[in-house]
Amino acid sequence: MTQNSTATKNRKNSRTKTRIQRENETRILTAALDVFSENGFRGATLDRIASTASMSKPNLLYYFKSKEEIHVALLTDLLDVWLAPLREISPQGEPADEIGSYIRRKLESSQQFPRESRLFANEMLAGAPHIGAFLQDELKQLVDEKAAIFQGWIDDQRLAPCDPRHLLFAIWSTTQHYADFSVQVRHVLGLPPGDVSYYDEAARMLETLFLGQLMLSPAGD
Amino acid sequence: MTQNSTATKNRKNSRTKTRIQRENETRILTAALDVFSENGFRGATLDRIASTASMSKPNLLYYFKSKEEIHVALLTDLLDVWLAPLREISPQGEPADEIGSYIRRKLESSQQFPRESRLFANEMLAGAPHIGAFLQDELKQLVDEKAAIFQGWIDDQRLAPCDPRHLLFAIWSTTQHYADFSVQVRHVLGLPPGDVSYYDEAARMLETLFLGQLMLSPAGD
DNA sequence: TATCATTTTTACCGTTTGGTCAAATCTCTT
DNA sequence: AAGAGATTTGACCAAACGGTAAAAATGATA
Repeated sequence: MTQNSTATKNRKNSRTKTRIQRENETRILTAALDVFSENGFRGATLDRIASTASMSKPNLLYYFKSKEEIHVALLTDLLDVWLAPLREISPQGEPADEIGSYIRRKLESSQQFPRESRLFANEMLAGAPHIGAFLQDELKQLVDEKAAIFQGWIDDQRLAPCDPRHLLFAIWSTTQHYADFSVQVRHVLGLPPGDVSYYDEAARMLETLFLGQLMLSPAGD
Repeated sequence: MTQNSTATKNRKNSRTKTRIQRENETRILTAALDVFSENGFRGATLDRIASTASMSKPNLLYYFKSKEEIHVALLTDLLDVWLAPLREISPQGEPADEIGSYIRRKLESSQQFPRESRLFANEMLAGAPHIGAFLQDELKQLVDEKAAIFQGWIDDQRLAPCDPRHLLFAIWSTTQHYADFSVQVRHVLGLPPGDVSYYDEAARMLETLFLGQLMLSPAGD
């Protein structure tokens, strides 16, 4: 047998990936995102993921060793997406600009990645069994950092006195709500299943809420 | 056989319930709430519910015909709890009072019934397969009604111009977040598992957000 | 205490689940 | 076209799943 040019043969655990490998892995992850985000980890089945991916179950397990491995792969990708908008908040800008654009980024993220948002929500509801460490470490650290920025603005009287972490919670919940509870939003607004036209109005609402003033004094301004 | 005093013998489908019957039904529903609210409908199993209720599976199925029947029973109870705070909003009061106390009621409901909140959230994430009709009918109607009240306040310039339905979404999401994402909240705040001491600060935050003014003008007031 | 309805248990059933294995097929390179 | 590695398939497995049937145990009542 002639020596292969690279150290190891082109195995799956090697760095180089086949065209088919890349294609099928993304097909599987896409299908798994659909299934996990709707039913959670325990509610999802490999059969369902396989059939959604138009693939036999053993074939699916050729690319991922277990159900858990698929889930971990999805969560890992997810966390980057989740953190990205938060990272961009800068102490240099005006509070209204920084918070305003953070809200816009989060809302855009909800619109663009609703299944990822629901995957995250499912993980939370289940008690974060797979990403508890991430929440305690990376997320907490980043939140502490950004909360300090908010606190600086509060000290400078450019932001109302409030707990910065809870301000972040409010931003997370309101923006993610449009992805996680989209069924409810659509039903209440009387929109058909695929319709996501409510995002414009949502953006206006959140701008009024976070940047403007919701309550008007009864005596007029 | 002597005629029984009441029309039918004291069967399960009769109106009168045994002591044991009442006890066991509540035991089952309590256990089921724990399991369904963590794992959703598909992720929950009868075995798990039965063992949580310290009861054999066939015994459990003696009281509820199927997994679905338990779920329906829970959802039915839930919807009353969910709607109650909304019903109380009155067109007579001041906007700040009405909205303020609505937020307080919702937040209290989150604190008091976190599992119910998560049950609801799980149902939403799954696409509301069991309560879609409720959302379209009862909820939509009630929201339309309350949105009209808000719109009246906006017309009177007592409330900033905004879409009343989206204002409700914002209230729902921020208040329910503390129940649904309590794991994340606790991890970020560095609190131990059972601790729910963050509700006080949450109430203050939401008051500032919805009733006060978050952004302060740089030039001073 | 005898009686009868209610409650609980034991032993199941068919299906679905996550996962394995070896054989068969395909794809790429030479 | 042939060989080697990559991919796919079908047959299978043990455990968990939702649910059933009938017998055994318990409880209430007369």
